[in-house]
This record gives sequence, C-alpha cells and structure tokens, in this order.
Amino acid sequence: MPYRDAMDALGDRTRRTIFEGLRSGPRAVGEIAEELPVSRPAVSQHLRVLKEAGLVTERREGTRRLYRVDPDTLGELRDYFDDFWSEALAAFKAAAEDERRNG
Amino acid sequence: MPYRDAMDALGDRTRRTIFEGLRSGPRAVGEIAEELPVSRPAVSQHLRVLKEAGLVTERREGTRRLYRVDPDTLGELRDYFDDFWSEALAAFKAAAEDERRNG
DNA sequence: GGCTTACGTTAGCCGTAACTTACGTAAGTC
DNA sequence: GACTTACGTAAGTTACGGCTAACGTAAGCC
Repeated sequence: MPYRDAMDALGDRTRRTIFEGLRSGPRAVGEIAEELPVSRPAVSQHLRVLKEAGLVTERREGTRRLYRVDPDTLGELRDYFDDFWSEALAAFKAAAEDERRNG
Repeated sequence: MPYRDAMDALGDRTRRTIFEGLRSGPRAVGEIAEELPVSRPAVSQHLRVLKEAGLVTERREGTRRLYRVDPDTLGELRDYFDDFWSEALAAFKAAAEDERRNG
C-alpha cells in the first residue's frame, strides 16, 4: 500500500507546500527553496522523503536536479479517497435511514 | 482551507487507522482502543485531533460517545486530490509532448 | 447515596523528525 | 587545472507530538 507512505509524507505542511508547488510542472531544488522560509538542505531532505514515498521523481539536468510529481502514486491517493468517500457516504446514508425508521 | 488540517491529522498512522475504522459506521472509543496497540486515552486524544480537523463528529449515547466520519470534510479531501491529479497529469502530458517535439 | 462504566483531561516522559551549519561532490565554464 | 554552480549528506540541536499513568466527571444501575 504505497498510499500509506504517501500520506505519512504529506502530513508535514512544508512538504505538502513543496509537493503542491510541483503540480504545474518540474522544478529545481534551489527554485523551490527560494520561495520557502527554510534552507535549501531542508528542502533537499523533504524531497528525499517525497521521493521515497513515490510522490515525486528526479531527473538530472546539468548541475541541477529537476523534481516532478509522479502521477501514478498521486492517482492511487486519489482512488483511495474516492473509495473512502463512497463507502463512508453509503454508511452515513444507511445510518440516517435507520434513524428515520426506528426513531 | 479545512483540508489542510485534515491532511495534518491523517499524517499519523495510528490516527489514519482509527479514521479508516470508522468508514463503515460509527463506533465508541473503547471499541476502537481494543483493536489497537495503544491505550484508550491515546485513542481519545487522536479522536480529538480528528474532530478538530473536521474529519469526525461526536454523538453522546448514555455513557458512551459514538464517533463517525464527517462526509463533508472527506469530500473536500477527495476533491483536493481529484483536482491535484488532473492538474498534475495535464502538466505531465504537456511536458512529455514538449520532449517528444524538441528532443 | 454508592458503585460501575465509559469517557475526557492533565502532567510528564521520551523518541522522532525538522531544521541549520558545515562539508563533500559532480557538472559546467574559463 | 581552477573556479563556480547546484546539489546531496552528515552532525548536532531543538522542538514537537504521541504515549502512559493518574485523576476528574457525567450517566446509568442497584
């Protein structure tokens, strides 16, 4: 269940901000760090966690390293919440129906 | 943006397990704690965090307290990842197309 | 009233993880 | 080769959060 590692990774606000910044396309580490209140090494560490969670992939380009969103893992995460929502809503409606009938 | 608090809350594995256990219907605190390797007070604390994040609601029933999933916040979370996935996939395809054309 | 059940809350401990500073390194430029 | 750029990594500190033990409390039962 890779989505579990992904959820662990996205629990951190800084990491989530970094990840959200990659939604529109790949970016380099230094670029990301400039817009954040943390140092570049900190961003580097966060990117490693995101990478190990399967949320991003890395590509070297000269001295730079471009990180981008991995759509596969993101898709799994989407499916996870999609299923969760469907199931929870069904249970919620069933409970409301029971309450209506029985009081 | 309530989904932000929700993501913070679901970053913890124990809390996520508790939340997933509620997908099929409401349950009491003691019931949940019995199936987990942590104490009941620990579960109680986790439920408070989930409640503050808007992920669950509470209802008293005698001496017990029943917790259930709040489908609204869960729905926001689902939409968040749905939009994220769509946007990231579009960016991914556009980048792949560029690479195909330009080399 | 006294007892039990099923909770929430507080205090305090302890492990983890996020952060910075300092250093090492591969790729490009001259 | 010397220098710069853009990184990753290692070491060390600090702060946060998850946990338990102990206590307080409201509801039901006798």
